Amino acid sequence: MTQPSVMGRPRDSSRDLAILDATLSLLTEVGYEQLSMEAVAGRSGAAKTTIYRRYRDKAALVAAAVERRAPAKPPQPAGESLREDVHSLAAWLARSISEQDVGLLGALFAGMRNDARLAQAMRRILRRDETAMTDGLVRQAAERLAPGAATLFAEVASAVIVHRIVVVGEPCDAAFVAHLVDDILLPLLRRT
Amino acid sequence: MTQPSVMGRPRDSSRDLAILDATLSLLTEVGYEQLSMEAVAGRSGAAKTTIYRRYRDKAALVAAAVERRAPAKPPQPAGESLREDVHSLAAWLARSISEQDVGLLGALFAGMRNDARLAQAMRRILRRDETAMTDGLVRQAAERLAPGAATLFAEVASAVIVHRIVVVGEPCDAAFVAHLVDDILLPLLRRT
Amino acid sequence: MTQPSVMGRPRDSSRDLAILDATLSLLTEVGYEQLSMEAVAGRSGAAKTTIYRRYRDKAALVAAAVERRAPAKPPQPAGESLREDVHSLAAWLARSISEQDVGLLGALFAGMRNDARLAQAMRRILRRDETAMTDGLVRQAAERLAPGAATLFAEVASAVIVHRIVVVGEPCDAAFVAHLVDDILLPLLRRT
Amino acid sequence: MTQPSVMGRPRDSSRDLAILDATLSLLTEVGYEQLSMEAVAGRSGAAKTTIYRRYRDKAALVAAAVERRAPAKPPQPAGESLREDVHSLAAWLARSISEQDVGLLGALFAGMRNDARLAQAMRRILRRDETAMTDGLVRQAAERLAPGAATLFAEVASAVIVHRIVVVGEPCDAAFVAHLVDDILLPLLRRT
DNA sequence: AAATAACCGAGACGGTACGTCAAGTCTTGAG
DNA sequence: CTCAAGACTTGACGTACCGTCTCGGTTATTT
Repeated sequence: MTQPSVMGRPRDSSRDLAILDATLSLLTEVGYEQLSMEAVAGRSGAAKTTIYRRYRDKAALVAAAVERRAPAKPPQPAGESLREDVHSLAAWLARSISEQDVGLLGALFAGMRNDARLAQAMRRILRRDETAMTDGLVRQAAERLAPGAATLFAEVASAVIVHRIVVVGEPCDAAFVAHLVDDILLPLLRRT
Repeated sequence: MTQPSVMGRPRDSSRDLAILDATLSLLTEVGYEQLSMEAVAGRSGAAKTTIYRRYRDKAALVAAAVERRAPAKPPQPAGESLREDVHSLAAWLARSISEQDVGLLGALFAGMRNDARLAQAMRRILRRDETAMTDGLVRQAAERLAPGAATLFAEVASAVIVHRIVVVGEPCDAAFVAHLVDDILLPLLRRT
Repeated sequence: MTQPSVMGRPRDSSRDLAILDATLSLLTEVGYEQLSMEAVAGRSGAAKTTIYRRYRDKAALVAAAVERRAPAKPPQPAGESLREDVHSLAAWLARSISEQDVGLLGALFAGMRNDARLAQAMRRILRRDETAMTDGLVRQAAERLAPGAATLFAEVASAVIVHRIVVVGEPCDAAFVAHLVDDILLPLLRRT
Repeated sequence: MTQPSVMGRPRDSSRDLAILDATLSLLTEVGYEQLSMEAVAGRSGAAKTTIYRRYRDKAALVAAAVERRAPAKPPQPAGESLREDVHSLAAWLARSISEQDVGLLGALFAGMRNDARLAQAMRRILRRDETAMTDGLVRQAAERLAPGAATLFAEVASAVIVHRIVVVGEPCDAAFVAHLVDDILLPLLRRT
């Protein structure tokens, strides 16, 4: 008398890894729209059935693949100066968003209409970094910041970075990060 | 003895309108990914051939449809106070971006990899509003603004608005616009 | 450890029947040129992909459909008289060729250039009847026939019948069969 | 007071030639089915309109193209011997039918269902040679022939030749013509 | 000398069908 | 119950021709 869920052959967890790895690499290579389940099956060596047993459809698969990425802890602020702390955070955030590629953001947009759950999931992922990030900043330099500064940082920094990548279409290089920190973030955070 | 380029039956411009109208309405209704050429043909009453004669593929069609939208002139600043000018501009921008629906933004994201021309076109469109907008602001209140304030406004305002709609997933209501103006834009613009 | 060739879901043989039946009936109704794969798919209830998985193109499909027809055994000669035997064979052949409709013969002609395999298949079919037929005739009345009479019968009889149907464009009625037997076949076969 | 048909610019007869020439050459090259009106227009340098003004559709065009061929008078029988006369006629007929290519016969088959007039026209063409041919034979050797021999010759000879080309799929070489004459035609014609 | 009328090239137009691709479901045989 | 393999329905893709329809412009005849 066992639970029905442990009957039969257990799922092969190596299949999970193979599937998500294949999904992530294909996502980076060809983007969301051009990503085909058949290609994922081919590259991962899994049958389409095996994929669909785990994920309801393409959107769910992509959401899971993105979610699985290493959480990429934000750097702890060294505390030497506010500018340095903000700069290292902004640089980390820019790198982190850039890496997860446009195709991934496309998934968010494309999937929002059809699958509110996917949209929710991807929003959670995109914002997870922000909340994790602001904690450290606040603990380190609470007295030097305006009230609500942490929230503002999360809101403005990622907004401007995403805008830079997607709308402007240029990379977040060192000059841009400096501009972001000196012209936008610090002026906002310092004020009372 | 005429140029060969003016020979043959000229294109029926009413077809252009019908096709682009159908494209825009379908784009709003079902989004970029679910938009099918067959549906555009059906709704516009044009044959698929007629569409493909004009646009190489779906990306090109969507780019053209979006480009055709009325430029939507920004409001001229009344000049009563800096806050009111900035607020009216921000409200107009929020409304303007919200209206052109997520499916349209999705087109930008999803199409960027496959069609650099689409990406370019949509970037141009998203930014056209910005540049048109800042001129009035600068002329009206140049002495009250920090140098480079107009550029900063365009960059930060639309970034935060897009972020709000897409990533946060909540509407740009009056409270949000007020927050945007008072907590972000004015502090940035006012500094010397 | 099984052969890779027996893996996967086997083809549904009921689909084969449905497809070939639909093809044959449409072939009879509208002819080869007007026969569309879409119509075959519709009538057979099979998806177009299912048809294309089995047959490379229209020519191959038609070849298979024609090949599948029941072999239609020729009547055994009763042996009462040479004339009666030849007459019953000729009548059977005329009926057999007439039934398989002009569209089918058109497939042979029209498809020959594009698909040598189709041509081969249809030739085999048109001639299969002939060879099967002559055996009985020879066994029954070998001593009364000229040498090589069986081959001659097959060659001339079907040639004249096909010519009658296609070039002359008139039916192979009783009078024509009598003419064929009395004026052409018997004079040729009887000679020593 | 003139007929309305002579008003306006008269048709350019050089267009007729160009169109029919292009049709015939394409017919030989690619066959009836693969023959496209667009290709005829391209090769002939005529506009599609110009073709459709003259011929209702593809079938009518092909019929006209075939009809235009030089009638190719059959050789007058030299009268030296019946065998030689029959042989020269059969050889000429075989050559004549072979030349007008399979695609042309395909046109007959394919067009019959859709256009009875085309079928009629092509039958007339295929049989024109026969009737023209038998006259000479009869005048030359009437007393040596069975009654109705000329008709029989026309019927059987072209039937066996067409059958050879289309169904058997082998060329009408010298050996075949000899076989046709000695084993089939002469035995039939000589008998009373 | 105009006006008229049919012609011609070019090519856009609404269609129909093509053959291909991918999505998501279903069916086998083996583990 | 899982897995790999692969057949299945569905639906859209982008292409090729079909036969029709403007266009601008060219001959001829008719007024």
